[in-house]
Amino acid sequence: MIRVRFAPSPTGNLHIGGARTALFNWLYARSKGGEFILRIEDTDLARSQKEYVDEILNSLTWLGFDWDEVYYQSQRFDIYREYAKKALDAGLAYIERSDTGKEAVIFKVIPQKIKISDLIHGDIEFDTSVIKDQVLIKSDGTPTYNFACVVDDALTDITHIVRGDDHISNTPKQVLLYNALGFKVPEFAHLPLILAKGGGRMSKRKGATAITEYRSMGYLPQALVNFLMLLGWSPGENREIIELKEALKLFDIKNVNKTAAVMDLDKLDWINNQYLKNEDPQRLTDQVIPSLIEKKLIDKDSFDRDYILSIVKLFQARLTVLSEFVDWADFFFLKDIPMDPKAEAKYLARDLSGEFKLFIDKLNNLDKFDIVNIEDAFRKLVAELNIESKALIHPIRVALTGKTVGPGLFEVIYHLGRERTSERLKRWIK
RNA sequence: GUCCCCAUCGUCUAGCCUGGUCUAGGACAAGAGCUUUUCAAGCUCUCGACACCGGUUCAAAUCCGGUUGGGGACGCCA
Repeated sequence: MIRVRFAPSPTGNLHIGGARTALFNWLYARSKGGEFILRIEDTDLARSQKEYVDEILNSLTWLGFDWDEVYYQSQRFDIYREYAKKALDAGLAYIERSDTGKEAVIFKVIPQKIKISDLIHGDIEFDTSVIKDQVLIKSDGTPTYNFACVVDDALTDITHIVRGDDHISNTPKQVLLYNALGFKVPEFAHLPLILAKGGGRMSKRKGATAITEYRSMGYLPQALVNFLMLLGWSPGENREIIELKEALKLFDIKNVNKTAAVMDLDKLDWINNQYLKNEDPQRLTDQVIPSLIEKKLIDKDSFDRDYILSIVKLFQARLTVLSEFVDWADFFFLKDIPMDPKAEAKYLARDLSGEFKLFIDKLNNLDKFDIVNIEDAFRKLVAELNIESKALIHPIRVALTGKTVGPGLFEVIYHLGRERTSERLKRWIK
């Protein structure tokens, strides 16, 4: 049984890099019928926070990952001390006393060659003579990362360690500990790192955006996962859009790249639009309602869900991120629409009172107020006036929406309704 | 500085393991066009890469060595 773990430290939010590591761990385990374990590395009591634990678990769930077990290192200090004592008793470690009288347990590193066979990189060899003796238990009694990590991985029967390339240099230190403590050394798979746009490590300043931020920006979890998946792995056959379920069938850790990848948000945008286009509009409606309420475009207690749904359908294919919706569709919900000054100057500077008046009359005379009839009425009008369609389409759009861009004009008119359409047009009749 | 990892279009990648089918394929971005009522979407086309040097070989993007470049690690952080 394959058992992998994702071991975040709750000293910050789950960000892109962590999510990708979690994704590959999850993919590897679940594609092989194995188990995915979560371990919260909260040994640094001062910096670890409960809110971050919650945030990390929420983000993982939002992305679609489930786990079988959770461990908290802060609850396992006794275990680490026990193993430190074993190392001490076996003469593998020694005690170092600081000036203040505090004691730390230090592991003796014996010079030797360590070879690991990485699932992604192949053989890697290290010479431990360049490694200093390693602290096992700090003078405050807490374990160090490498020590707690090895003890936990061994005791929780982790068979494969899938983590970032930045841990390669920790590997020989850990192998030394596995051997010293009599544990079986697991398999390793070091994933290529995700680099920031301009190159270099990701940081808060350079693209290490929290998953929750992508969520609030309006990215769909499936899109984000799809994007992350393509960073270092390819499903083959030139596939770009692939969901988790299908990736499960195709995933093989041996096909993961060795090369670090640079984040390209343009591609994320494209993928998100692909998912948005195919997403169930009902679900998008549910997601959009809270922000409509928040922006006071609809009233919390009395809104027409079906109407919102129809508007969502109108914008669905043109959205890059869902959060754009409230800005693009505001005119469907507001009484006083914000007017883009440039649009007004360009299309409504000329007096169109006559044209608008005639159009309102035509709309009022329609037996059936639907998109086909609206368009028909409009086409007849421009034919009668002997003008180009666009000479009137653009001004009408600006008058109705306050913007130069948006869905097709006749759909806009239909969804706005006869009343609001003529009302907004009348404002420009002198 | 020491150790380690990596190297195909601007970006993500296919191909590399098992040399010839590669005048190197796809996607994003960019540019052009079609459509047209704007913006998207869609469709068509264009631009664009095997880092460099040497070796092995009849033949190298693919194998080997070096150079250069990029990245990572060297904490009583994780």
